[in-house]
Amino acid sequence: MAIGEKTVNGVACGSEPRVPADRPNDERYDAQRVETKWFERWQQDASLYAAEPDSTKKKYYVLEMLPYPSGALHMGHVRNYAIGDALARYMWMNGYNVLHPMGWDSFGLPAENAAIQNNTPPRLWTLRNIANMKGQMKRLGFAYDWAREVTTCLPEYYRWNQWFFLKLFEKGLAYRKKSKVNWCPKCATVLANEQVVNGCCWRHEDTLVEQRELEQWFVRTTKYADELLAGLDKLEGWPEKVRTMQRNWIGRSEGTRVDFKLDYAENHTGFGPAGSTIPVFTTRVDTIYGATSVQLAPEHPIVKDLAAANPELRAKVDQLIGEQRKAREAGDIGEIEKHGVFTGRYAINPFNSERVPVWVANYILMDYGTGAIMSVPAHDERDYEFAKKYGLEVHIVILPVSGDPDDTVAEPQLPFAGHEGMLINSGRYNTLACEDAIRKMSAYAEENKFGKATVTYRLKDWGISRQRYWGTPIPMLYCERDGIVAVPEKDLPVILPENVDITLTGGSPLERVPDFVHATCPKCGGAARRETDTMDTFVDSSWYFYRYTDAHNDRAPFDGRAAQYWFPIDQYIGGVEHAILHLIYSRFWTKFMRDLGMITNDEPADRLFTQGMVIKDGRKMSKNIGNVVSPDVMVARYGADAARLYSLFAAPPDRDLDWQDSGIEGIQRFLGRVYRFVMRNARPDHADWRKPVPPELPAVARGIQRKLHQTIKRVSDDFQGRWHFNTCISAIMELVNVLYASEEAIGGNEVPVPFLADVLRNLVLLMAPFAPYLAHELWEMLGEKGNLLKAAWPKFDVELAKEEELEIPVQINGKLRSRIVVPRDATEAVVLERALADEKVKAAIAAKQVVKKIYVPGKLVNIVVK
RNA sequence: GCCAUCGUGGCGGAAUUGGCAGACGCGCAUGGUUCAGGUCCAUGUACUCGCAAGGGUGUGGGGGUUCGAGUCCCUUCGAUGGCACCA
Repeated sequence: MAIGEKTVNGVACGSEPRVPADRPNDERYDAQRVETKWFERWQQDASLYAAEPDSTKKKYYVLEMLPYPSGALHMGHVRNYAIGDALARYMWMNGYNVLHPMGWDSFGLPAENAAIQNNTPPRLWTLRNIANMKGQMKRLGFAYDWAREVTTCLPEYYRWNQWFFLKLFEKGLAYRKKSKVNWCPKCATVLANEQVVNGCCWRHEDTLVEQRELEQWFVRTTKYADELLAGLDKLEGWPEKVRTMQRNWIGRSEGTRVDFKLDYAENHTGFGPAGSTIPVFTTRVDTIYGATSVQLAPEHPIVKDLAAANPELRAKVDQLIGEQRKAREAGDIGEIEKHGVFTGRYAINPFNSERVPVWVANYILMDYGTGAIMSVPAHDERDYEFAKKYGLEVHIVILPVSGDPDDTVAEPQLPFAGHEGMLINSGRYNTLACEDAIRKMSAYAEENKFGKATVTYRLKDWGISRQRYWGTPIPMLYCERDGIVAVPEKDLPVILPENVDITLTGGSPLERVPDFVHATCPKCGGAARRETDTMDTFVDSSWYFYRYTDAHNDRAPFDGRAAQYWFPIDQYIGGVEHAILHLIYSRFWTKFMRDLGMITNDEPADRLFTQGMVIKDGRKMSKNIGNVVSPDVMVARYGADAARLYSLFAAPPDRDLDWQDSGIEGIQRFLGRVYRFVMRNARPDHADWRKPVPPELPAVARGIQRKLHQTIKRVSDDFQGRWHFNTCISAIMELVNVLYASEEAIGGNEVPVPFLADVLRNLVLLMAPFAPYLAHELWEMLGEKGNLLKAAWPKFDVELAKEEELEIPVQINGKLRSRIVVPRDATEAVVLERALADEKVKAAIAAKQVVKKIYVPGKLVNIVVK
C-alpha cells in the first residue's frame, strides 16, 4: 500500500458534519494497529534514513552513545534515543543532511559471564542480544541508518582496533611495562584507573580492587594530557560539569621538582647508589627554606633499599604500606591517620644546604608526583599536623601580606598556606612575593641542575591489557630471539578463536588455546608466542563513531573524506556516567588519529548532551532493586509513541526522570485526543482543503491561529536552545486544549476550511519529532502524499503570534490588586491612565499618595503609594 | 575538606532576560455520557480565614539589594554528583 492511498480512515468527507453518527465520539486511539502498520511500511524501505555525503546540503551528525548488547533495552536507552531521534527528525524536517547511526559495543565481560552461566558461547549470546535489541529499536520507531551499523565484536571492526594498536606501537604510544595494576577479583582481570571507583570495581561496586604486579600494555594518553586539558576550554557545547570532571581527572598541577642529595657524611650501605638524590615535587618551592624534613612514600624504591638492610625499619614500613593500602581500598585515603617513621638518614636542602631528616609517611602516595615531598610545617596543613605529632621543627618563611598598607606584616597563625605573602628567612629571596619567588627559585634550581619547573598530572597512561577472552586480541608476538614483535599489518585481523574454555580462574583464557598461542615470528621465522591478553573494550568505543562514516571499508578504518564531511559530530547524546572514561579516551583517540593524518578535527564532538537517569520510587532503575520498567511492556500496553513521548515529557532531558506509570497513561490520553481531533475534523476531500489561508479570519479562527504560531515558536526555540522537550510537549497540549475548546465553532462554519487544514497539518508536523507513528498516520489522514520525515518544519509568524489585547496586572506596592485589558500597542500614558481609573485600584489608593508609577511594557504596572 | 548542580502544591514539573508563582500532566472532587464499570467530555483543585464577596500567607531557613525576588547578593540547612592528605 502506497503512502497516502488510504486517506481519511472512514470519515465522511465533504461538507457534511464531521462527527458521523456511526462513529462513537470516544473511539480509542488504537496504537497497536497504527504502529504495526507503519512499522511494517518502514521495514520495507531500508533507504528511509540513509545518509550520503551531499555538498549541496548542510550536514548534521547526531549521535547517541551505542549500547552494550546486554539482552534488552531499558528505559534509560529509550530516553537517550528518544532525545536523539527527536533531534534527528527535527533536523531532517529543517532540510539538513542528517547522519543518525547506531551500533553495538559488543565486546566485554557480561558475554563471558553468560557463557559460564548458561553454557552459551559469547559470540552467540551477543549476536542474539543484538538481534533482539535491534528489533526493539525498530519497534520503537527510531530512525537509524542501519546500513551503517557497527558491531565491535566482529572481525571487520576489531581488525581496525588491531591496526590502530600497531600504529600506536609504531609511534611509541603503546608500550609494555611491569607495574602495579588494579585487579578486580570478580572480573578476574586488570582495570584501568578510570575503572576504579572508590577503590572498587566500576562493575562490582562491592568488590575491592587489589593491586597486582603485572606486565601490561599501556597507551600513552599522558602525551596529550596538556592538549586534552586545554581543549576543554574550547568545548563550549559541552556541559560545564563534564568539563570540570575531566579537568579534575587530568589534574594538572604546576610546580617544581627539587633534588635533595642524600647525606653520606655518616656512610652507608643500602641507601641507594652513592650520590643518589631524592627528587621531590612541590607547588610551593617558595617555602623551601622552611623545609624541615623530607617525606617518602612507603613504597618509594629508596625506602625499599633501606628497609632491606634494617629489619626494624622494614617492619614499620610494612605497617605503613598496610595502612595506606587499607585506606585506599576503603576509599578514604583522605582520612587516614598520619603515621611516619624516621629512617635515621638525612638529606641536603640544595637551597640552603641544611641537613633535614628523611622520614617515611603513610600519607605520601608513590603514584603522584615523585613519591616524595619536602615537608614545610609552617606553611602546609598536613606537614604541620605531622610535625606537631612527631616533634619536627617549624620554620616560618612566609609572612602574610594583606592589601591594606596600614596592616603591618604580622606573625602568621600557623599553618599559613596562603599565597599572599612575603618571604623571610629565605636568604637572597627575602622580601620577594610568593609568586615571584616561585619563578625565580625554579629558574635557579634549573640553572644549577638540581631541579626544574615541572608539571605533574593525575592522569596516568591507559592500561589496556585485559586477561579476558571476549575482546580484541592484541596483535603482538613474543619471540625468543627478537623479543616483542608486532604482527605485520597484512596478517590482520588476528582472529579471536571460537570454542574457548572460559573460566574466571585467572590468567587469559586464550593462554589455553595452543593453536592461538603458537605463532611464527615474522622477523626470524622461528617460533613465537602470541599475546593472549585482549584489549579493554573502551578501545572499541574510542573511535566507533568514525567508522559510521564509512562502515564497510575493508582497506582502512574509514575513508578520510567521509570523516571530513561528517565530522565533528554536531550533537552527541549519552549518560553522564561516561563523562570521564569514554569521553576522555575518545578525545585522546581523535587527537592521535589527527596526528596520523587521518582526520582534521581536534575534537570528536562539537556539542555534548548528558541526559539524566531514569528513577523509579526514588531509586535508579535496576534489576537488583526490582524496579525496572520494561520498554517491551510499555510498547505493548501504550505503544512506542507513548513510551517515547512520556520519557521526554516527564522531566527536562538533562535531569533525572522519575518514572510514574500513571504519567504514561496521561500521555496515552493525549495521543488519543490528538488522534480523535484530527480524525473528526480532517476533510481532505473538501473543495477548499488545499486553498490558501485567507488573510482575514473570524475571531475564533484568529484565536486558534495565534495559539498555533505561539506553539510553533515555543517548540522551535527549544530545539534551537535549551532542549526542554517537556515544555515543548506541554505547549502542544495547550494547543490541543484550545482546539478542543473551539471544536463547536469548527463544527459550525466559523473556521474556514483552508485554515483548518493549515492548523491540522501544523499540529501533525509539530508532533512528528516526538511521536512519529501517530504523526505519520495523521499525515496520511490529512491526504498528504509526501514523506512526513522530510516535510518542512512549520514556520511561525511573529505578527500572527501576537496577542491583540494584553491583560496587564496592576500592582500596588508590589502586590497584585487588579488587572486591566489594553490594546497591545497602547502607550505608557494610556496604560497608566487606565490603571489609575480601575475601580479596585482606586479603592486601594484612595487615602494615599502616589509616589511612583512603573510600567513595564506589555508586562505589568506597579503603583507605589505611601 | 574542595568544586558543581539542585531544593517550588498530594506527585512529575512550569515560570528562557528581576515583572501575574504553580503552565502542562498525574492524582483527587463534582457533573455529563453509560444499565453499570471503563472510556470519553466539562468544571474545580497551593495553603489558610470566610456562607460569600473578599482578605492573609506562600518557592528549604535567616538576612540583604530593588518600586518589584522562585530568579540577584550574603549566610545557613539539606539532597545529588564529581574530586580528595594530589604535595
